[in-house]
Amino acid sequence: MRANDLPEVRALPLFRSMEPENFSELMNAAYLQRFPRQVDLIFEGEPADFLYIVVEGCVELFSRHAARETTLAMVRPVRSFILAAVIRDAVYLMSARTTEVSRLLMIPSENIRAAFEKDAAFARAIVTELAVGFRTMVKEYKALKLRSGTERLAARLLIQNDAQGATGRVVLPYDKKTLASLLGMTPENLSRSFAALKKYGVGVDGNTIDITDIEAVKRFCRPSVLIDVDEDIF
Amino acid sequence: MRANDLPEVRALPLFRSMEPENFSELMNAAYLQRFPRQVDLIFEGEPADFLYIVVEGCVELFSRHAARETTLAMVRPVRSFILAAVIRDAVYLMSARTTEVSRLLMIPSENIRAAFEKDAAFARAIVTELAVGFRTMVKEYKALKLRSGTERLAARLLIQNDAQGATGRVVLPYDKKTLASLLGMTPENLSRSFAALKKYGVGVDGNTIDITDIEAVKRFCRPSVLIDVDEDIF
DNA sequence: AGCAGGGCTTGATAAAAATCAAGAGGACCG
DNA sequence: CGGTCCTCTTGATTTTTATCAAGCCCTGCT
Repeated sequence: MRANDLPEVRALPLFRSMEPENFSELMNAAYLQRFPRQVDLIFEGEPADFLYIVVEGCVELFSRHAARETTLAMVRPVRSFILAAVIRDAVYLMSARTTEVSRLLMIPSENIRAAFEKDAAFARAIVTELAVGFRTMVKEYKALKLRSGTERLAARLLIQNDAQGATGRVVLPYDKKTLASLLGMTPENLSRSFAALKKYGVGVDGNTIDITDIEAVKRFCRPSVLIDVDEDIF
Repeated sequence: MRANDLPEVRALPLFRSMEPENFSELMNAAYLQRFPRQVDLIFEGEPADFLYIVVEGCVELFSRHAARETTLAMVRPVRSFILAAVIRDAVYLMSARTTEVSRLLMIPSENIRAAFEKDAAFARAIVTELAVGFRTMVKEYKALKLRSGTERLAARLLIQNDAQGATGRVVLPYDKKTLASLLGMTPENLSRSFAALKKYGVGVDGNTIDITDIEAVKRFCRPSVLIDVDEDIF
């Protein structure tokens, strides 16, 4: 199953400025595939054969080590993942699995690297994507080293609030177990962190969170453009 | 003070494949400067005006947030740092200071970006550098989320051992306070972690560490090519 | 309806890490 | 030489986080 006409993919910062014929060529080599939920897509340690793009659904990037597991990122449409491994022609550092029924575009690594050599605009876009990805990772790393678990939760709620229209009401985009792993804590401690934020005006009802006193939450976690990831890459 | 003839800089992966005239142009715009130890070079949040290259000495990259501070990386000759900020024309996400008397090459950001547009080989090298930097950050992030403090110390000792000739004797390249911050722990806990590694055959005498039973240490921290950084960059 | 399982919360306890405090040993300096 | 500062270590204590255990509630299924 192939797909030439995916305007959302063409509109991605990564592909937006490519020469039309180069883009077509890439798409002709690509596979558009449907996956059920909870399907393992890649395992860390395997060679990077494809660049993936989430066209529909949701993908969880995670890693395991010595009986421990942690979620590294959630990828939603329309975004690519594991570009760095493809560029380096190296093994994946993260595993990936779908968390919902998903449609994924898979572009063979060799074609990405060939297009990179041929198309200067594409090369520029890749540089931007990698630089943004690097800076995003630095921010996550800083957050983990400089903030407590509860502070990380508070900061993420503020980011989500802005992303969802700054209404003071946030709907969590995935279940709390995943959120806990993403924040680097256990589900039990996520519950306790929510409880601890009650005194700053944070109310929880299932997966909808109400923040009545934004300023109090800000005073608690000190949001910063140097740590908090700007949701929208470019 | 300018410097055209720095063979070590020319030999860097970043500049190695550049057209000679483009490299000369870059170097003509660059400043080679000496700094005493403990000099603040850049502050996170400032616009990225220069790409830095450590020609001699040592630079600590660190970050502060709400009365907390953490070391993010130590940069030794001959390596560049904060490339991503320069490429993005964004603010620095890390602060930097010298930890020894150092000689640094400072290349104005505009010149880097101009050379990137003009020189395809340079563009390729930048892509590689960013991809490697990204993957290194991912590894550090995974280590922090998946390993305990003592395990991170053990893994780092094994890496250092390999880097220093696999003799079983490691000399710490910076003081323990810095090492602790790099590992994401307090100096007190670093001491206790060293004490905890004694039962795996790790002896400490000042800043020289002797590992008598490499296998025991490996069994304890489970080194992995998917976590342990091979090259310290950025 | 009745039951099983999963997601989430809460409490009790244990482990890990940070903080506070004190002191040993070295380097540097007047 | 004595004093001071700094690094590092060790002990005691507190805080933070993880683990273990139990129970609630909702969903899905038979």
